Amino acid sequence: MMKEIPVIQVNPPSVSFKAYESKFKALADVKRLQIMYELTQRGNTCVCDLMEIVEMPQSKLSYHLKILLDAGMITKETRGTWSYYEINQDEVSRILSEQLCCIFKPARNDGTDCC
Amino acid sequence: MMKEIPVIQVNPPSVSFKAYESKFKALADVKRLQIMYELTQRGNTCVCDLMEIVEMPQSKLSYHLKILLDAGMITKETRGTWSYYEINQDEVSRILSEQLCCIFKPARNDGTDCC
DNA sequence: TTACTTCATCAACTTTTTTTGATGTTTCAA
DNA sequence: TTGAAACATCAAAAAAAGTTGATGAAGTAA
Repeated sequence: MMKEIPVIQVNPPSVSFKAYESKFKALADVKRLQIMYELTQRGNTCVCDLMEIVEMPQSKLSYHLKILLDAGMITKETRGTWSYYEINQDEVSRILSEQLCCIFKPARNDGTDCC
Repeated sequence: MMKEIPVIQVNPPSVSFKAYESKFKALADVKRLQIMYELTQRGNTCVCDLMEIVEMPQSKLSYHLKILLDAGMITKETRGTWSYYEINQDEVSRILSEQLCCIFKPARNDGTDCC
């Protein structure tokens, strides 16, 4: 059997995949996807509320929030002793398909789903 | 300081995040992103050629190809003793943004980039 | 048949990620 | 002040993922 030898000469990728690796790593965990989903549904949420919602011990939740924060998938705002986290809609849209974005997109006021 | 207590009652997500976890895991590695990129540029490519392109020992490459295959990001076709792998464009489009899809989209015939 | 090529898989090992409970920091209220 | 609440961070342990070299299966060609 003969083998077709490829003759194409490709250029190195113009983007660094390293940056995407950390973003996909952040998304590569059901717990973190759930956190993102809940933040989307509830909007600005503090850690203590999130703890009850996702049923996670505080230090564990903090660990996962940091990973999402460092990857730029969520944002953080401190008010007093409380930390409020929120979805970074822009970043999510930059990475994920419309269809998937939809899962991490705030519900409409009229209660209908966005897709 | 008073704390705002959330009163929203959310429904459980209608999608299982488990399936997305494995897809994002597959994408969460520079080596695998490079493999996907090369497969996009070259189209159908056999393992022995890919080995040279990505400069990886055979067993290591096989390991990473399997992860991408299991996640549905690429497809496989066996001809004789050769295995040819290809990007699964549909799945990539289903997951990634237009902008990112672009990186994993075959170049146009006229040589211009797609974005 | 025999020898060779391609590629998948395996087991042992290394590295990275995640979990856990404890401790530290900051803020606020009594 | 003192005490308590919210949260980040740490170090040790556990779990998961990746690497390596060897072996095995399946096809091909002599």
